[in-house]
Amino acid sequence: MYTESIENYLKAIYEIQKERGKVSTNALSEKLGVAPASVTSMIKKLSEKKLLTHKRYQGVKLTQSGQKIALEVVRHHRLIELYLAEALGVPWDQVHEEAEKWEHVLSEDLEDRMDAALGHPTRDPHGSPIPSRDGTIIELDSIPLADMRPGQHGVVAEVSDHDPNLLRYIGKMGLYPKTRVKVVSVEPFSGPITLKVGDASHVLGAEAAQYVFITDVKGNPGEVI
Amino acid sequence: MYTESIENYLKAIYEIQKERGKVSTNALSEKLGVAPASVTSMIKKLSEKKLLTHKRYQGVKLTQSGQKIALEVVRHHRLIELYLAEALGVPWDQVHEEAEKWEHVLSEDLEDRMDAALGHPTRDPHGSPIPSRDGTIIELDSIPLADMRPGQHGVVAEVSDHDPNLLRYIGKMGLYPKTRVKVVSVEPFSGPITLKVGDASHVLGAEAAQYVFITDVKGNPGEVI
DNA sequence: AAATTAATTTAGGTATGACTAAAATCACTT
DNA sequence: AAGTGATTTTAGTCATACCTAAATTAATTT
Repeated sequence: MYTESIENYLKAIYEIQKERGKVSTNALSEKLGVAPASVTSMIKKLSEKKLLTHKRYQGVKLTQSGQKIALEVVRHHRLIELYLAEALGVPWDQVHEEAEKWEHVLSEDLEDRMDAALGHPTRDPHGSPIPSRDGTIIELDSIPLADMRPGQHGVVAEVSDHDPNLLRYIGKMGLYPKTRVKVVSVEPFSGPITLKVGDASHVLGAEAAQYVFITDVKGNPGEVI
Repeated sequence: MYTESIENYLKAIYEIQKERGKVSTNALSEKLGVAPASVTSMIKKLSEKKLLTHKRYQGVKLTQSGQKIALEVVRHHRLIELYLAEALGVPWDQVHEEAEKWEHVLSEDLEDRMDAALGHPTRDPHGSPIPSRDGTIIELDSIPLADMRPGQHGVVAEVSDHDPNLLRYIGKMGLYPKTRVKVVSVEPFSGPITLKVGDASHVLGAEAAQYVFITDVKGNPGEVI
């Protein structure tokens, strides 16, 4: 078994790799809230353990075994998030923080029990895919709500869970995964977006719209006014 | 918040205090699986934090605040044990090990949610009392099954959870908390005990009988044959 | 091509919580 | 009262994972 710290590094690397492609020392430092120098020495250790490859000044890349462990941690994290939401009614803006602690102490046996209790789910409360036990993960292809044009509609696929305030804000207008949305108008200069969620109309700030991902986008794209 | 290590020491001290009265360095060393010297230095630290008092070569005693924390950890532990058994169907011989890890990462919020989901329970799966949030704990007074005489009957109050094998053994004859038992005969020289559990008859080894505690003991005590 | 700035690494330290080996103290026995 | 053995403490180390400050390398500007 690996230390909690190692698990956190691997997960962070996996997530940065997915979001931005390249994984730099600084990016890790920021994501993990530790000094860059600390990242460098941990990278050295993980590299010795063959969990990642590292080219000096060039960033890191997970090896097969590194990715396998990262995905196990991600699976734990997301299963726990869903379990907490479903079984214990924890609001979706709080599940992430709890899961950050639980993910490191979940045994395989309990993972299986939670998985079964939830009916082998594929998405966590924010819409992120839950990797299967063998490390398969199916990403929906989606675009940020911020990139949609007036007249287009689609379905919420995923919402970033990095900020509880954002989640509460988004939750207030019902933008949960699987919800249908239609873009009514978009203000220019990255202005707010007006949209329809069911019968209700909402105005969403441009920054928040960066963090809501929409799939199944259809409709004639109109002009940004 | 205190470290996991500190929480473990406080819980161990609490438990030894309850079982044997005096809490020696060696007893702690053995219970925690660390060297006696390590215990000595941790005692020094806990003493500085006013979580316990220590007389050199004489053992330790929890202070009020030390006991409060110990009982919080015990509450976490036992609530989790019960939750795992009830909500996820974890067998009673496995809940202890899982709870050892979970107890340190349970937030107060989740504690409340589990507590509510379980209907504010008072006993864990082994029959041990779950301290209330304010640190009240109600111990049943009970005697070891090993001390019962033929003809006596009573109700299983509690079973020691220190050994999964013991729990499986005891579980096989249905000696769960709240089960009625009647002692049929007792062999001399700490020999096996024959008992009735419901309609079934079982023979229990003397050592195991040390770890099963019976309450509400009644009936004419006969001779040990 | 040199200079500036940003990113990364090296060097040297710290706190935690373990360890071993040796010394001190206590509790008994004779 | 002295000696023996068990218990406890002291002293000195070690690994993990973090830190700051300084040095190095890379990338960008002039």
